[in-house]
Amino acid sequence: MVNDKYERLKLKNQICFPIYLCSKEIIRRHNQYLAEFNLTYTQFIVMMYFWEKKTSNLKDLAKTMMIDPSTLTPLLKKIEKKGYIKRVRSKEDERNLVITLTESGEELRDKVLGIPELLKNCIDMSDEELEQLYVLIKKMLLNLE
Amino acid sequence: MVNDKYERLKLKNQICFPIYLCSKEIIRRHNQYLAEFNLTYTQFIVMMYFWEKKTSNLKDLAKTMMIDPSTLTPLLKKIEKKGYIKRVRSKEDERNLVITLTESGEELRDKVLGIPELLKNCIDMSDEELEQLYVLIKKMLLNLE
DNA sequence: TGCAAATAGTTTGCACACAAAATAATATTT
DNA sequence: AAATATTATTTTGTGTGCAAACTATTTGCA
Repeated sequence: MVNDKYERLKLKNQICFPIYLCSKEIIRRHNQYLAEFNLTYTQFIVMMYFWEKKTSNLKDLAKTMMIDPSTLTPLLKKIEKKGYIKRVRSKEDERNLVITLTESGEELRDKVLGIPELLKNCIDMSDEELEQLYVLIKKMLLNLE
Repeated sequence: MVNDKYERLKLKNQICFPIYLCSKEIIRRHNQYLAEFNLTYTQFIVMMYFWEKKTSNLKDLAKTMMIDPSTLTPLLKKIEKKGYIKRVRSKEDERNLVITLTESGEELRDKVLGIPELLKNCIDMSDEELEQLYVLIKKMLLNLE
């Protein structure tokens, strides 16, 4: 039944479905490994951003990370409560929220250093395969946004 | 600074991050297209399952779709409320929840027939690229579970 | 037979995720 | 300068998503 008009609606023909599943598994695995540090996957990647950037504002963070500001507001408050960042309104323009990495946040970096390695071991694919996948996913992402 | 000990923690070196973003965009796009049918992406893929299977139980559905039963319980109730499925306890073994596609659920299939096409146009990649991506993502998924 | 173990679903609690509306501050227009 | 528009963030509402605890039913074995 190759010419079944419903062919395209079948799960096995969906490219989106396994990507969605893969993402969920990635998050689940990360959350398992991050539990001992009292972090979630989303909090973890936001911390990655600040480990590289030290200081930013919500708008830039939201844009770079492609996370909705309304998702970030409560998430950043949680991270702040843990002491890893500071949230302060900008003096020049009080609409802007300036977010800064704290000493404690800096220190966290060393503690979670091994996480990407752990995930890489789970994924268990060659560097070449990962590179191919990276290129293709990036292309799809670029087209989707 | 290639030998920076933090190299692996950088966002640009994460394979997981773009997959997570891609999945979110896929869901967001689907939700846009599905809004007029009063469906969400998760509800949509669950319906795909029933369009192929007609009848199943929660356990098999959860396993095939890799969605937690505790996520499915309220989700199925919502779909039932829309009239697309029926939820009934099995007579033989009352622990089992038998879920069946309704007439109305069957009819929905024709209405959303165009959705995968819409997504494919967004994604805008060659069949060869999609096939490569499919193989790689499936491999990663297999290793992750 | 009778009760512990296993099984299938549901509930609870917490954490995203985003659209839409609301709020607050700044910039622009008249 | 006041009214209006724009910008940045927050709040609200709804919908996943999963771990852990709970409930009900059935199975298995002593």
